[in-house]
Amino acid sequence: MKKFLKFENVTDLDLAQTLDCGQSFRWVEREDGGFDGVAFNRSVTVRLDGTDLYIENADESDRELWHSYFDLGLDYGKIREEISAIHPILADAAKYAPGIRILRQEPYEALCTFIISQNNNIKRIKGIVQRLCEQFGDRLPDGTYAFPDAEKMASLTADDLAPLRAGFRNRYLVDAARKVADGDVDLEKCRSCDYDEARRELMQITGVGVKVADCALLFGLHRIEAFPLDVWMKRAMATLFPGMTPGDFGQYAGIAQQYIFHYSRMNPKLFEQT
DNA sequence: ACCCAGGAAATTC
DNA sequence: GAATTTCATGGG
Repeated sequence: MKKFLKFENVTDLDLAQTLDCGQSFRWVEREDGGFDGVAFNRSVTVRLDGTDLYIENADESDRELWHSYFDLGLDYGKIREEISAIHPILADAAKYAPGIRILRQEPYEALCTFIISQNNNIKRIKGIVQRLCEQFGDRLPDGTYAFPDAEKMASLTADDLAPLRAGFRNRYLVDAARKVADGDVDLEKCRSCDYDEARRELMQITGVGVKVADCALLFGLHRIEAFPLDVWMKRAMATLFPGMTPGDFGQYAGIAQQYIFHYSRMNPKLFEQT
């Protein structure tokens, strides 16, 4: 008898759009359309059947956890309508992938994965993250691996991380782990404190600049006003939204950002000079 | 061989 | 201070 959680009347969610759009790096699509992944030291399979969302192998006591993870308390349809008024191309981008949601990932995992993301590509990021979990994360009953916590990684050296083949990012990961484990960087404080202060807090870590800080804030601490500017977004801003700044996208800028990022990545022809 | 990838640190000008 | 180079690794 397999246990599962069921959420009914789930709208504005597409698993592929949400789990494979570059905000999370640990979900793998199955042949049957579900996704296998690990979060919060729990290994689950996620499946969407119409508007019924199933979290397989999850306990009933974790209902609130997964409800939060998929951000089911937020009305994305309403938000999409609201931000679509800001700019017609943003409306196109939102309509292009209306099933994107901003996950509430674990803060430390988001921080680490976006440290790894710098000057890197999504495919290779996934490989490095997978090796990080297999090498240093706790083995779960089904043979998958949890994301290693800061205390565990703080006990390592950059050389210990060599098998990840993450190159120069190894020492950044160690610095992040040590500062989080020692309390020099307070991730939980960054949920609620002033945005610029949160940025400064994270940027104490070597290897964390404005962009990585913004990604950790958006994807790990659910600061949906964050608007990370990577190479894709800089191109998109210059080409599709000339003259506009992140501040022009309002309180849901982070959601707008993700629509634009995905839209741009799926339509690279938009940026080919003719 | 060269260029790029969800950047940031180190160095140079 | 602002602009450029370097940093590992892998794919195209």
